[in-house]
Amino acid sequence: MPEGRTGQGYGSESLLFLTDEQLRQGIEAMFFAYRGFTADPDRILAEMSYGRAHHRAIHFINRSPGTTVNNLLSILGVTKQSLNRVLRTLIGDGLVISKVGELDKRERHLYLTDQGAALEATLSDAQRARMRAAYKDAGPEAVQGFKKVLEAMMDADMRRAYAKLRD
Amino acid sequence: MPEGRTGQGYGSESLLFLTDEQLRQGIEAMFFAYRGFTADPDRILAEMSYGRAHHRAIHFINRSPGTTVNNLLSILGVTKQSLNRVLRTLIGDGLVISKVGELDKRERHLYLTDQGAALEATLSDAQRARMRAAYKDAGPEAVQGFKKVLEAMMDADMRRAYAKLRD
DNA sequence: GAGTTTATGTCAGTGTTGTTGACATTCCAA
DNA sequence: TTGGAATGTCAACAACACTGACATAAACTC
Repeated sequence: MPEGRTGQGYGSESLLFLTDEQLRQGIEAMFFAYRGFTADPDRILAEMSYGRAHHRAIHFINRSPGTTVNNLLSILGVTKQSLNRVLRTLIGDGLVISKVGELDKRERHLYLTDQGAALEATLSDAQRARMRAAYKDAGPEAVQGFKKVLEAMMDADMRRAYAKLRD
Repeated sequence: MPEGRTGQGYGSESLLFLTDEQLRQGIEAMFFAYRGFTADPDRILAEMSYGRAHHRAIHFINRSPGTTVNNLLSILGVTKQSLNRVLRTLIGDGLVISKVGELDKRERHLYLTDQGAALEATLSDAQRARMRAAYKDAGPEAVQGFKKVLEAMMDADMRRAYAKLRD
């Protein structure tokens, strides 16, 4: 069983010795912060009986218009059946359209409709506002550290997906 | 509708102007990182047909032995019915014990059994290992920024709960 | 002491979101 | 051209959140 140092007196300037206490604080910060991170979109979505899964689909379709279902699948990390249920309601409600691929007719390319783009804007405005406030509160020098740790926390395949989206 | 700057050329050293692109990167980093954050415990829990809800309960009972149900409720931010379902299985499986309060007999004080503590150790060892690796990767100077932004992202009540746990 | 509030637990029902299994369609390669 | 791989859809089920209603016991108030 791995054990960190339990003593005191080590600040973040210590490279090698991270106390269990420091690590635990990071873990709990992550837990509470994620709740805040999703709180605003959750509120908006609840009013229209959508959930987080709808938000995620809308977000990444907006990021990569024309993406295929399979593509979206690998980004979201869920089963195709789970994604399909969400897409079905979004398509049914006229927020997303699905076009059969021209080269490969098995593929479906996904796009937001105007209505879908409007919801996306509402959701991401709320989430950006919170992120902007957090960045301001924490100070601009904190932003790089924040992103660095998060990126280091991802599994390799997520890091790839994350990096790909930055292009 | 709030709109960030869409131009380029502003690094994190710019205090006031955060581009939508910077904010979006933070949002997506948060999304992918949280998956990594929970991946290891999720794997362990799945083998014993427990879920994240069990992990959270075990974690915070370990942090504050003897905490009451109500206390736990406000930290976890779920309904009592939802928490009760989880606690019932944990108590039934002998991982948690519930003691009637001495001062106030309405209250139930929660403790981990040896078996519960063993599972908690397994789960938090895995999660700490990932956090330690992420901190090392990102560099020690990143840790403060990471925690600062996360804390700033919390709602006020979560920030209180988080701060309280640090005592 | 009667009535109210607090803390906890339970039952029933519902919704979102994940899962697996089965299946249809399309493409491609042997 | 036939069989397998890729892609997507439908159905059923499980986990875990929610609301609402109700029960019990203890504590508090007047």
